[in-house]
Amino acid sequence: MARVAKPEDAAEMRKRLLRGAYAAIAEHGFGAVTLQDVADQAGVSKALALYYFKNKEQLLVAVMERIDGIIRARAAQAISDNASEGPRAQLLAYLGALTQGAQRHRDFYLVYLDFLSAGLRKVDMRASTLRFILGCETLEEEVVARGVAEGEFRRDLEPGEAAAVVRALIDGLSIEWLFRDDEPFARFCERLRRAVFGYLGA
Amino acid sequence: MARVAKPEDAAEMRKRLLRGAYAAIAEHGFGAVTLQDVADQAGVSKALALYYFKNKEQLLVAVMERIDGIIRARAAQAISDNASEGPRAQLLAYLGALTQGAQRHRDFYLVYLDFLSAGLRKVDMRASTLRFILGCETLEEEVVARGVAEGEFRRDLEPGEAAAVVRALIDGLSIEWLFRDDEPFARFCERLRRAVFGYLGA
DNA sequence: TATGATTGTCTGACCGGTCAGACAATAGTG
DNA sequence: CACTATTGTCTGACCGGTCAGACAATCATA
Repeated sequence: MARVAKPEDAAEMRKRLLRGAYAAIAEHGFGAVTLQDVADQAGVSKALALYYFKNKEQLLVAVMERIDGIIRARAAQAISDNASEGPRAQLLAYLGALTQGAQRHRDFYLVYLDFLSAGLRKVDMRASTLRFILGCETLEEEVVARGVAEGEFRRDLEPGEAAAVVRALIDGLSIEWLFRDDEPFARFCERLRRAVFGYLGA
Repeated sequence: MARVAKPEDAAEMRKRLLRGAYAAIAEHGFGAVTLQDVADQAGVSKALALYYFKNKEQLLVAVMERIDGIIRARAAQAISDNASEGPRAQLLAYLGALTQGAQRHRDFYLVYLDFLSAGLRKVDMRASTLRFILGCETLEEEVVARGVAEGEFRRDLEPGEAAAVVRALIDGLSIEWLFRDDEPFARFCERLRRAVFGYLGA
């Protein structure tokens, strides 16, 4: 690989490697991904990945942390942007933020699924995966609590528990969708909305 | 490893290897499991695994197929056993059959999660994983349809869609539970039941 | 002894990680 | 400005180790 004309700074290179790793994981899976795959995706030598990251595991952890940062910030933004529109609109915007685009959503869940599996076995992975899950639930709880308080959702809901259910619906239906090649992305989004609002009794 | 006193017949040995593979996957993860792990768990030499299965991948596929066979049969049994008790009891028994015992359920979802991931990438895995998912949904649809027809569940539910939601709840909440070391298994089961029946409006 | 089951051993492929050094940019010096 | 030293970035070659699978020898039984 020819050296890039203008050397990018360190932060830029790290990002490029993380994006490469993300793509490589989506393609080969967490367990099967190799440093060479990452390097190829990033258009860079394998040794460089280890120049920027202590080892393979640290690189992969950093991928999850990056995903977490990006997605959760976007989701939180969607919620606060719609604060004046009421909890129903907030939840809708939140779901929209999480399911942004067919290809993106597909890749995300391919990678996320692997991180779930890895987080249950490798201690280092656990922390960052858990942070994403709990972070999302916190956001969901906030909206659900408001919806319940304002009488837009079922009164008998306990916000913490309901948030976990919303999370389960998102994860569960996303996984199922990954297996349905035939179903258009838009229809999946509809089903997800119906399931969530159906559960919340909205 | 000492040879077993009485040589078991082929079917028995296959089962033993499959059980070993199941345990090994639960421990190390699908991507990281080695033939040696499987052999160790089965108390047998590595070469024997390749004597009974064409290669590693075939062995792993067979694991998923075995799981599918066992679990789905048990779930179907639970449903038919409670046919006279009505759809609510059937669904309860079905959920009970799927979540049978903390350790078993935990191991199952550890393995299942990996098969989901593998099924999305390897063609050979896809078929057997998909069979399990769709098979479960068929069972769920049957019960939901009856519940809707008899007015025990919400009238506006479309059974096929609702079955997918029930499946999503089981998967999603199970995954979350795996991450909560503190939550007792019984409480998870309660939450699952509340979520499912809450959604169905029962 | 003949046959199928089981094992130990070997090998080629691959992977993570190291390392010496190449190259470009920058800083310092006269 | 011209020249050199220094630093940070990046690579190809390589090493130790692991794994899937092949294979021939051994064992148990009929």
